[in-house]
Amino acid sequence: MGESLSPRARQIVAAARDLLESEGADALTMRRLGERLGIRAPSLYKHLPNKAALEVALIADGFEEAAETFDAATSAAKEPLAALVNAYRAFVKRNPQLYRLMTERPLPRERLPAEVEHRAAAALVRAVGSPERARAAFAFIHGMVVLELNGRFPDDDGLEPAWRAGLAAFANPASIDALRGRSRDGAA
Amino acid sequence: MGESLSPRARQIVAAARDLLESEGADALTMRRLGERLGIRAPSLYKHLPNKAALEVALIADGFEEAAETFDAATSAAKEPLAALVNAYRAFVKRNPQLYRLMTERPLPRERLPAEVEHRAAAALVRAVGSPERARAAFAFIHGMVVLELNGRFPDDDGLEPAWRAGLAAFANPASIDALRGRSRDGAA
DNA sequence: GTCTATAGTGGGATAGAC
DNA sequence: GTCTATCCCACTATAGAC
Repeated sequence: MGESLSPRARQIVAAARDLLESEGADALTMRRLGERLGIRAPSLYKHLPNKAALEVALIADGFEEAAETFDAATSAAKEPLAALVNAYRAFVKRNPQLYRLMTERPLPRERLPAEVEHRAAAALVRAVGSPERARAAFAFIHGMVVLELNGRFPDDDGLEPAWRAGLAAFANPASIDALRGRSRDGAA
Repeated sequence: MGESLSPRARQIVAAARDLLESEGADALTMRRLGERLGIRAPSLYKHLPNKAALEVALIADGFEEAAETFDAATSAAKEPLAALVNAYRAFVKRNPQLYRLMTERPLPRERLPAEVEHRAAAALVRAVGSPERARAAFAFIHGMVVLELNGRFPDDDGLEPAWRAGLAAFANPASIDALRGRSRDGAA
């Protein structure tokens, strides 16, 4: 993945990420990217074959970072789902435009490093216990962050209660008991 | 809303919707739209001030239709939440690109008919009983449909179980309200 | 590795004739 | 209400010199 890029290409991808986050997806053009780097747009093509490759690199980096932070947040957590949600929200808050890029279109899976998507999802499956519950929980989490990102919850006051409601709904029984301060032993 | 548009403008918006759904957002250009109607692009500006107005009209129509179908589906339903989810999924399946247009960016609320957004959301609030539960359920539903739309659930086999898991989670007040009002590090 | 020059495409929008 | 002609913009990408 990113390791297959030259050092100069890595610099370009880093600049692209800055540009993306600071000015949005529409501003991510080869001209503007060249500007940021103090070179002309055509020079970029000596380091990256085309713009699609640049976007793939951004997406791949995003998944790798997400997977790492999710793993780190949940590995030793007493409440893995809550910890994951915190890490997830933090990632989106740090990288809102990148998150959009990662999720708004079908993934170019064949051009991404193998397993990068699966690794990012693994922490969630671990946290909720089963793939179908993970899918449902993922939908809730993704829905919450994109709706917030898109200003679909005008009154931010209602946000935290909604997160609590969803967390409680998707926590497995043992987790609910843990949150209540009960023993897990009796959980089915 | 749409009623403030001339009949010809209404025809244009209808053609735009066809174009949007059949070829995607990138194909929705004034030139291509003119093609569909058998006229030149500049002629469109006699009926609509600019492209943004066209998109606003599309979004407004989408919300009106959604509100109507959601109302119709839930008004006499024994299981309002399940009925709403069915209607919601059907709307997205019929209008995937329009749904994207309606949800992927911050809403130009000041340019939409008043209450149109609220009306579309009202059925869900009725179905789940409280605004915060509605928000959480909305996030789940929206997350599910966009992730499906974006091919994020590669194996479609897992889709229906995920819907069932989510529905069950949000239909069970006990699980949702378990932590209601309680501050959690995982949520707050 | 960067440059200039440029091709090629496509977009939104306006002016003014008919 | 539609046309032609046109402007101005921006983009990706290539060729070839340095």
